[in-house]
Amino acid sequence: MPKETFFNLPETKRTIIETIAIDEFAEYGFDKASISRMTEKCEIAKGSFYQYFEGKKDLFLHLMDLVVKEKLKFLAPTMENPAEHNFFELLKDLYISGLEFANTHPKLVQIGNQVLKNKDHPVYYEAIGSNMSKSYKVFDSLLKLAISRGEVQPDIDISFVSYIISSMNLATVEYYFEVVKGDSDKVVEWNNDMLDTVNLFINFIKHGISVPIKEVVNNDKG
Amino acid sequence: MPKETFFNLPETKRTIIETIAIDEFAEYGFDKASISRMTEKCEIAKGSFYQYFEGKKDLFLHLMDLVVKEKLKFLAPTMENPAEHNFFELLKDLYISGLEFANTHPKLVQIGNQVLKNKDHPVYYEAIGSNMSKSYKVFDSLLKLAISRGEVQPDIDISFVSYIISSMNLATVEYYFEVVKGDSDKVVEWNNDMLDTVNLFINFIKHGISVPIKEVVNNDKG
DNA sequence: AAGTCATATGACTGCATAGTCACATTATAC
DNA sequence: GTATAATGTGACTATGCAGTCATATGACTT
Repeated sequence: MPKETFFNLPETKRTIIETIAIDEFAEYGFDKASISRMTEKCEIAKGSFYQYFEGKKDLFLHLMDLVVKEKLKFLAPTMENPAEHNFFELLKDLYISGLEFANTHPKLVQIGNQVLKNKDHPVYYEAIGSNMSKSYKVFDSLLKLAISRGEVQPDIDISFVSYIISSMNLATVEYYFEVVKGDSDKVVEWNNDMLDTVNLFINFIKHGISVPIKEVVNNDKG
Repeated sequence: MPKETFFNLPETKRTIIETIAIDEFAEYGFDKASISRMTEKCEIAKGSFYQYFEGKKDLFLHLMDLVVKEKLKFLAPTMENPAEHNFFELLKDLYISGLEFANTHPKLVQIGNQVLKNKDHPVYYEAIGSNMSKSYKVFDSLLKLAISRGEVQPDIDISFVSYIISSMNLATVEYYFEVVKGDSDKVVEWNNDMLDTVNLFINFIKHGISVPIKEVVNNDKG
């Protein structure tokens, strides 16, 4: 946790520090990010930094808090009453909000993924433990509900599907930015390409890719 | 590329260096891995290292070569005549060999994934460019074949499915080690849990999770 | 044995960083 | 206006690293 001094700062100064820190971590990654370079960019003294934070990790975890808070803003409307909608509609909304979040805050996503993807890194468990984690548990109950409604096959392995669905959320974002959009830096508005991407994933999750074996079809004209 | 001097080394010494380097990268990651520490562990002089390699990146890319070579050994039997088998059987074999590889060479997989997962890292493109890359292109033609055989739905987005199938290969390995096996360090023989894991993924890819909408079924007793 | 080439060595230079601390500056209280 | 607390400062220390180079050692040749 940042020290009290940091939270006593005028909001503008705090925001400058956070913004520059986000840039630094996005550009260099956690390991190569440098406190010295950051304080120079911020035009604050090295010593001041240590008045605000315990060290690099402390700062980074604070940024992760921001990521989660911001992400929740995007997620909130979707998750307000999850039981009211069809499971796949809910999933679609979820992926859409993930994509919208990534589109408006690409750097936050970038530093978030640094952690999310690097289970071997020492910071991983601290970041996950204090923040994210167990997002897959939400899916557990949603899946059970969906099964009882006849929307999802009853014989699936629920924890496996929860896992898949979580990881597909990231995959959607990645696929859009790397394949569809092409990872250029220009920011674009929400568009149909994004919706198409989400639909690709949802359809895949729904139906897979094999040709269904038809049940005994009795077509009188046959 | 390592210098000639390195390849002139007696094989035992070369292997020691490679093994210790793999340990170093697996433990600390690329950024934090230290040449000084490695040379100490190897009991070779710092100067000697620079007789063998241009620097850290050179060494790392050499290790990536080893990863790819070793992985190909596991893949080769499966890919010998890919057109002879049903698409999903081939895919299953592919995932199985991926899992077998990860099981016998966990550290190689670890350092391989460091790169594969970090598209932002400066080393990424060099490692990909010289080595892996375009594995998804193999799937393109296989998928077309599978469609023509009526094994796969004809209206899929081929490049999308190639992408998914590639990323599911990694996901299978991750799921097995993190969820099924529990990521303990003990090495185990090939077992049924691994096969079950692969089957979970293959079934998911085949059928998705939604309850199929039945075609007009005319069951006389209905 | 002398000469030549390949390899080994580790002290040394130079650089970037983390983190500290005695002191300066500003805000707040009385 | 003076005292006290909070915050700002940047030179300084200590650490660790990459990469070099003059020199030593060994191996092979004639």
